[in-house]
Amino acid sequence: MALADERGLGAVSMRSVAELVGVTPMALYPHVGSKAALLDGMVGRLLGQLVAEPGPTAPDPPAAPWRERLGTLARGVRQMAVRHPWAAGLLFSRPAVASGSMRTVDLIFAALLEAGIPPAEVPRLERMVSSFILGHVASEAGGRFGPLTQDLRDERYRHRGQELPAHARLDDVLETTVDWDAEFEANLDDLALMIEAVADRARG
Amino acid sequence: MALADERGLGAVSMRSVAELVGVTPMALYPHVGSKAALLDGMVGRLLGQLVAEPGPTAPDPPAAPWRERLGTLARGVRQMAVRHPWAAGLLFSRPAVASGSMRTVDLIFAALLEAGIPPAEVPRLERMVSSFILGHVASEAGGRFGPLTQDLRDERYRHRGQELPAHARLDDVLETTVDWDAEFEANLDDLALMIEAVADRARG
DNA sequence: ACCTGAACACCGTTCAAGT
DNA sequence: ACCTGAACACCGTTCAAGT
Repeated sequence: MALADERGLGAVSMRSVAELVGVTPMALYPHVGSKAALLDGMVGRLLGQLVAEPGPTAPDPPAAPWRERLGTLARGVRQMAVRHPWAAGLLFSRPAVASGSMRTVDLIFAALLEAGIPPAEVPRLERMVSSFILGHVASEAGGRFGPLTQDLRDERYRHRGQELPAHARLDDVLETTVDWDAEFEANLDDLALMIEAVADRARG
Repeated sequence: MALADERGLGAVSMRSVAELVGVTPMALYPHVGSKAALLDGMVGRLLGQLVAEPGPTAPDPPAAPWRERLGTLARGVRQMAVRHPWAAGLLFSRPAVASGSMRTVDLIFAALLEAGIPPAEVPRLERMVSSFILGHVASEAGGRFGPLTQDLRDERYRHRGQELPAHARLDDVLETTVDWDAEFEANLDDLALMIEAVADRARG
């Protein structure tokens, strides 16, 4: 994990890890099984830290309102991706039902139940909420949300009229710089809005 | 792309591509620049197909209601990930403002404007909507949504009481099998619900 | 029980040389 | 202008051998 944090996931090889540990590459195999298992273990450890208490992102007391608890968890995931950008992409290939993820899933389940989502809809909404959080966080960590280079800005401006009609209607708005912390908070607000709307629909 | 579809992204190497083309690996470099540029080109081509007309996922006429157009686009992205699972993960590391993505972004912009989202909030909501769609689609393609092996089912059942209290309240619901097509449609419905709620809030 | 060394079948990319 | 061949510095993993 130190290797991935400092030099990127590409710098993590059985050979580099072995050197760091002071051992021959093949000595790792009885311990970690394979490189895939090593990466799996890294993600698992991170997920464990996420819901561990005490820790950098200790969960709110269970008594806190569901909106608060969901926010704290989401911020924890985002912080994890900031500190360990290599992890964001790996999370999509790790079953959400795996050991390390179950606690996280349970926290979202509890929040949704408290919000008034009918049990039958809770698993689907958990997947929806977690997909959004991971999608946002992977977009930030992976670079999907930026940067807008001058070349791309020029290209956008050229095609504004015909091929990008909606862009043309947003000319000034698209020039403002984005506060990503504020955007994440606003998204969490709207996610809560959706959860409430789904709960209302269920109440009839 | 044929190589990635048939044997996975791992089978795509400069050497394997060169062999397929009937040329030496080094002969590719003047044409594609580097392997990173090759992967970038693959994603760009896919995004181009997504909004091309005519094509496998031709967009609705601009006259169709925004909810319809958003659904068609989202289904197109999902279908793309089904046909080309290797692409899902790559999309997070490709700037959403890159050439190939701009048309897709514009379609979402237009839908949100028509839904009544105030211009100042449209870019943020576009990122939110696309993050959810990509997050969902990458979860399906990457394997995050399954499978629940017997081992994991057992472990979940063991920890049900204390560590996973919300799981315990969902015992029966968690045993039902999921229709992923229906789930995606339900998620799109709830996404539209959120968009309407945000528009309503803006209307005061 | 745990580790080493050599080997196999791969990578992306450079460089100089060919036609 | 376009391609080849050899080489460099890497990979994950196997196998047999050591202590």
